[in-house]
Amino acid sequence: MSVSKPSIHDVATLANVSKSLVSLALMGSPKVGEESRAKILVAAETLGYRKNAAARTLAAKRSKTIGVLVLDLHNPVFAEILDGVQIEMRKNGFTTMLVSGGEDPVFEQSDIETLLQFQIEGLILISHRLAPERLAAIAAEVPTVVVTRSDIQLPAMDTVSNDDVAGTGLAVDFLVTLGHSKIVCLSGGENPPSNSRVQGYLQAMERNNLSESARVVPGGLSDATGYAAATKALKLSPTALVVANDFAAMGAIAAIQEAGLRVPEDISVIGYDGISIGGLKNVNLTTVSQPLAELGTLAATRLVERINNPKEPAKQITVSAQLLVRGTTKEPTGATELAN
Amino acid sequence: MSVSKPSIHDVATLANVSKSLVSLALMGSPKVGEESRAKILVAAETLGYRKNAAARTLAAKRSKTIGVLVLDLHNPVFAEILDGVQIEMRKNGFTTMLVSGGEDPVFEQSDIETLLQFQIEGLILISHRLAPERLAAIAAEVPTVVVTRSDIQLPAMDTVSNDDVAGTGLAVDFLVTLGHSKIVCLSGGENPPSNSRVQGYLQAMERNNLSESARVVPGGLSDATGYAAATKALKLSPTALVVANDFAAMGAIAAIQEAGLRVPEDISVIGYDGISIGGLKNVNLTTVSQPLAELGTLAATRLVERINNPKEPAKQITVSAQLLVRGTTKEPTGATELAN
DNA sequence: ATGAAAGCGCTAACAT
DNA sequence: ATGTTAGCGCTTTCAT
Repeated sequence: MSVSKPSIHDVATLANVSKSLVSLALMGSPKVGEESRAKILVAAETLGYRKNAAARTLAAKRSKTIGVLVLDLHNPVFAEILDGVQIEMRKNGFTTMLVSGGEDPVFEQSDIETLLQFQIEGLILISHRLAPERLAAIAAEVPTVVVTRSDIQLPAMDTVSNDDVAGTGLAVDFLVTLGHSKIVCLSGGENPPSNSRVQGYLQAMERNNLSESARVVPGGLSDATGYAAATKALKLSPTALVVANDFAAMGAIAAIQEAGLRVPEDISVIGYDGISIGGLKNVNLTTVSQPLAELGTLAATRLVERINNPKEPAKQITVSAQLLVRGTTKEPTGATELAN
Repeated sequence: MSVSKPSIHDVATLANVSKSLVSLALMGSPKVGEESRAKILVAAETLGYRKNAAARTLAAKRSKTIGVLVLDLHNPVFAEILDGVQIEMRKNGFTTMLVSGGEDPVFEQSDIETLLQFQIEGLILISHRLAPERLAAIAAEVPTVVVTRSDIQLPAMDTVSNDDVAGTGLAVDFLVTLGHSKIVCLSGGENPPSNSRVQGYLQAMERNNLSESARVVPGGLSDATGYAAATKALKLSPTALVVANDFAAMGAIAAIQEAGLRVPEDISVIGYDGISIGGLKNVNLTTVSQPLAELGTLAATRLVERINNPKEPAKQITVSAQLLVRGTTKEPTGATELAN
């Protein structure tokens, strides 16, 4: 009687067969006799046998594991994407190893290093702040797909993201349809997706012949920065606000209400992301909704393809966002003068 | 020239030393000569050598890895706890393997199985829905610490949580101090932490001689359920609401405002958790704040202790929550009649 | 300070 | 259908 955990060898002994047969049986190979299979399964069960993943990885020279790096787990956007990834990976028989860098960007690099040491077969980056050359180096080592950022495109790296330019365009077009023209954009700060959203706003204003009245107020991606930006934006007497993301939009709404105005009667507000978490159902925010779980599923599917066929060239996958019209948008009620 | 990744053997050859010396050098052993160490480091660097974690785990018979199971990554409470865990584990030289069960409770069990296959040396459960007998079985296999739930206590399992009873008491006491007596509790549904919070409410009402006017309205942990519960609670004409968590409190505030009442002028609201995420800074919610990251740090520290000393008996660690007085509480303004 | 050798638990040819 | 053998890349005695 051994103190340590039972190995495949113990199972073989108890079942009176060879190690390799046990291995085959446990992998579900069809070339194992019914009788032996039964014996082996019983033996494994009675011993409380459990596969040793480290040994399997070493012997099989593949880990059946992929790594995921999430920049910020606090952001529900990323959590939802992750859901999609996990579900799809499970379907494909892969284990997902998740690490979240957190505060310090230095960890981001060392976390990837750790994943690589674990012999991951593929890597999914859900929002990152890696330099292009680092990305290139990583993608050269392991099939990599980046979710949420399409600004850096490398020949060996797949990309899955929503079309921020088109998405923001949807918001502007809708507001114009409602009759708005004093539409102000609250930016999300200096990061690639936010830049694209501003870009989408500007393009949409232009194609609606509203270039003249286009105004971008610098903001951020939290409700606090949204609040601050909206406060400034109010001086421009807008009838509608197109905001960088849902959190900032919530902040903007708070600022508007605090100024004694109503949403949407006095000012319409549109967010971006379509997060579904506590604090939003009652705000009932009109937003440009990204198919978040789908982004995750697509990334996972794509990664599995790349793992199974490494030669295949990388793809840039774009999914379209959808305007979710809810309670924070309405026709403008004339009145307000353009102070500018 | 080999196509596959360089192994310790390749490094040894290039550095003109033995495999074992390379191993020692890479582990930072002091009994490696300066000269050799330098040669080895250079060789490793030029080859782009990276340790194979699977091989290390197998040979060393320990993985230097711990597993974390998080029930719901969408909940910022858990994300914050996780931060604490990761930071502390990194300090101790452990890799953290994170899995999040997600929707289906069946996965919860299989995810733990996966972690165990990876030879984790310890397990942290951040909110789970495992039956006591399953927990016992797991704790028997690997040092385990449960965060956030103290209802199930097992001799072999550590527990780290905040004192929900005392925390809710803080909220009630504060309201009483302000002069409130019509204090209604919105419960968080049927789960251990929520039950404790209701318990804390009832006890505090009793010690303040308010048992008579104690009222618990069944609710939930999302803003939608908080909204619904608050709507019902308004019929009791309360001057203050003690709510199960921050999300539900936000929903409650929305319901109050929609009913034409103001927070805190007409009704005070206190949440629980102290989440710091987008949508809260403007609500400026008075809340009972748990030291979330600290819960994670404590859990990690405790787990490392248990790993290093498996014989040590399990502990039940409780940290106290803190009342964070912000903008949603105020003295009652007389007026409102108790309809009940 | 360094090397030789054994072996961790498994998979994967290759027999039979 | 089943057994034999040879490693996977590393750590770890044990010599030297």
